[in-house]
Amino acid sequence: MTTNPADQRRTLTLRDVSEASGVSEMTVSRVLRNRGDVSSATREKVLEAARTLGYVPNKIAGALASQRVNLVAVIIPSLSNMVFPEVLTAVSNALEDTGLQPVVGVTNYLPEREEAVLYEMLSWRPSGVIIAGIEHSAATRAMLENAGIPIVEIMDIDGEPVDSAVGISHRRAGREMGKAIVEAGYRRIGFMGTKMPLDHRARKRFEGFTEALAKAGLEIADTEFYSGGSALTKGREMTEAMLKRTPDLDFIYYSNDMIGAGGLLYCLEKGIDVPGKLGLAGFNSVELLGGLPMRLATMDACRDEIGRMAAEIIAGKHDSGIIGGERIELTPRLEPGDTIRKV
Amino acid sequence: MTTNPADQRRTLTLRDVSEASGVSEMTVSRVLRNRGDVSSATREKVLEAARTLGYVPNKIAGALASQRVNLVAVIIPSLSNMVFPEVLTAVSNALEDTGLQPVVGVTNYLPEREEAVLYEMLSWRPSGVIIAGIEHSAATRAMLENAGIPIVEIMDIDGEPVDSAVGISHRRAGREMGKAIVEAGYRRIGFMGTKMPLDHRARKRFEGFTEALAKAGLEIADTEFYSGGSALTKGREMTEAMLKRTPDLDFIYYSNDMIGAGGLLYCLEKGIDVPGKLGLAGFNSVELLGGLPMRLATMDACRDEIGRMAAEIIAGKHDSGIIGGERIELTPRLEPGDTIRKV
DNA sequence: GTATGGTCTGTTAGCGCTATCATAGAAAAG
DNA sequence: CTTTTCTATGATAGCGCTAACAGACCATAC
Repeated sequence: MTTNPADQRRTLTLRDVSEASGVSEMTVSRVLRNRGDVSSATREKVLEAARTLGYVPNKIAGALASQRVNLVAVIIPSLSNMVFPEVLTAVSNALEDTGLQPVVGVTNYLPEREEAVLYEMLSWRPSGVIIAGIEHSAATRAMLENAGIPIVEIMDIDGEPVDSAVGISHRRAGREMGKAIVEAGYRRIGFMGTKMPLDHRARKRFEGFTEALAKAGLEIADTEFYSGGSALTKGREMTEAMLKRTPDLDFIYYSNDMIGAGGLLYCLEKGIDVPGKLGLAGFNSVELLGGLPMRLATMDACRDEIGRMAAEIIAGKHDSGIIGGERIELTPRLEPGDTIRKV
Repeated sequence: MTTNPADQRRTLTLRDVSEASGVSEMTVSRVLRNRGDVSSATREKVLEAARTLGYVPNKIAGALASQRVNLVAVIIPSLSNMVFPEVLTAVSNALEDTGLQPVVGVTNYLPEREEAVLYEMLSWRPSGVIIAGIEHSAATRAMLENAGIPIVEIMDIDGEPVDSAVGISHRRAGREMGKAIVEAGYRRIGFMGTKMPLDHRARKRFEGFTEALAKAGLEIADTEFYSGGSALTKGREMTEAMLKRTPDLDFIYYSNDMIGAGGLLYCLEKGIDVPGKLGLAGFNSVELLGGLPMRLATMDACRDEIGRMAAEIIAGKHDSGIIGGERIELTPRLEPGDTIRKV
């Protein structure tokens, strides 16, 4: 605790800087915000005073007075699934020189948490909201609609956005993966993923997948759902269990790459012939996959682009003042990797 | 864009609720904050009005008036290394029912970004700061010292904290791992990690490690440093390169579990005898390791406890108003796993 | 000389809320 | 029936800043 001897009791205000530099508060304010004309002599004097005092502006007061807040609320379900930190990073980078600042809220996939987090964030009057998913409680939706600021719903576009939306169709992603698997000649296909009542995107992929199989006259041969725990470990354990239970499976579709990687590692370890005897596919194209001995088939969720475009919509609107819904559907690329037979 | 027909232009204020419910603004304020005595009849009336209007309080105005802000600044270097999201989650959970709310800032390991992020956050007058690391620029340190709020430096306690600190000694962690490796009989030992000018904790582990080897009369046989890219892939590639360059290595110490896991997967794939011919160890005890075919030796960085205790210090101080430095050193456990010979 | 415009600085009035004090009325105490 | 105490509400003043306007001063133009 090396506290300065000239320690101030109160925190400093503009008035302190104003007195120290001999100009009005207004002029100090102008200097510190780089707004309006100030002679370079005064500017120097003020900056010098602010620096030596260690003045830190009070944005609370500033925001109240100017009715402008440089914050963007970003609401995501979790930080444990790397997808979300990645989107967040993309948002952060895209916001970099807009003067806007992301503020994160985490819902743990719970609608009631989402409601609470959104309420809390809106009470800080942000310039925009970026929120994961397109399914919300009535109250959440109402808040979004009445907020009077740009809203961007991200990740998913299967639904009716409140305002703008940037994402992919998870139903279609599931469908396309299903189609690719069937075309590669697999017939006894299992599915493995998170418990889905709350993870709508996983659910939609599952639905799309089921649909694609149905179109080929197939049914899913086995399914298993988990919640909690390390996805990699779960993938390993559940793959073992499912293969014991349904030994004639020739494909497993995982709802995310982490459990997929666990399954893949298990298969390699057991010497199972992948993709000959058993094909595997995941979802999300996590960076991690590059380090595995064999590349898992997957589909990119475009999280980088999603984050960037969402930020741009907010930032653009922020500048122009337009509030109108844009709806951007990105197309995920299928990355066949090495775990699905070439046709 | 389903906007209500009774769409309001302005955002609502206390006055609107006050008029709708026929009581003064003050009473509305009391109801919404649950403070002071209000008859249950008025309370209901007010809540009803607030609900139907869709009123969201303006915390900016509230904070300015009350001089209280329920935010805690949490400043971390990165979101890509899962350690930080994990600490963040722990902080978040511990803050849950304190009425405090974490706000995250990311520095990308850059001192100048740290300075900017801290300045930005302090300008919102948070109730406390949790900041990763104990090494800061002079300006950052000065801001922390003069902020007049509780500061907790986390992760690392090798140094002089500004106020409170919760963490482990990375120097000691490196030393202990070095000792364990030497005791297990390994002699030709390599090190692999991130480029360290900015990652002080990795540097300290390296220093402690070197020290421990020196005490046994050993020198590090080979080192390699990386920056950027997927750690798992890097671990694989760099391990291959290092083993080619220095084929007689009998141990590799990785500065984190991710590159360690990459190295381990490479070794298993190549059929290298682990831990007989080559021992491996990482750092951090990431959850992911549980899903690997073989458990990598590692050391827990106590990130859960760190997050929790940091939050408790802030929350406790927050309540009591005490500002005094606590210094909590946690002791990481060595988890030998399967990649280091049993003595 | 006055008019015209530019540059720089200051004054005034809030932003939307809460702390604080004041007060009306009801309940309890004498 | 008064006095005291409590409960429930309202009036007032500001939190620290910025928007908007108002000058003062200087230069240039006519």
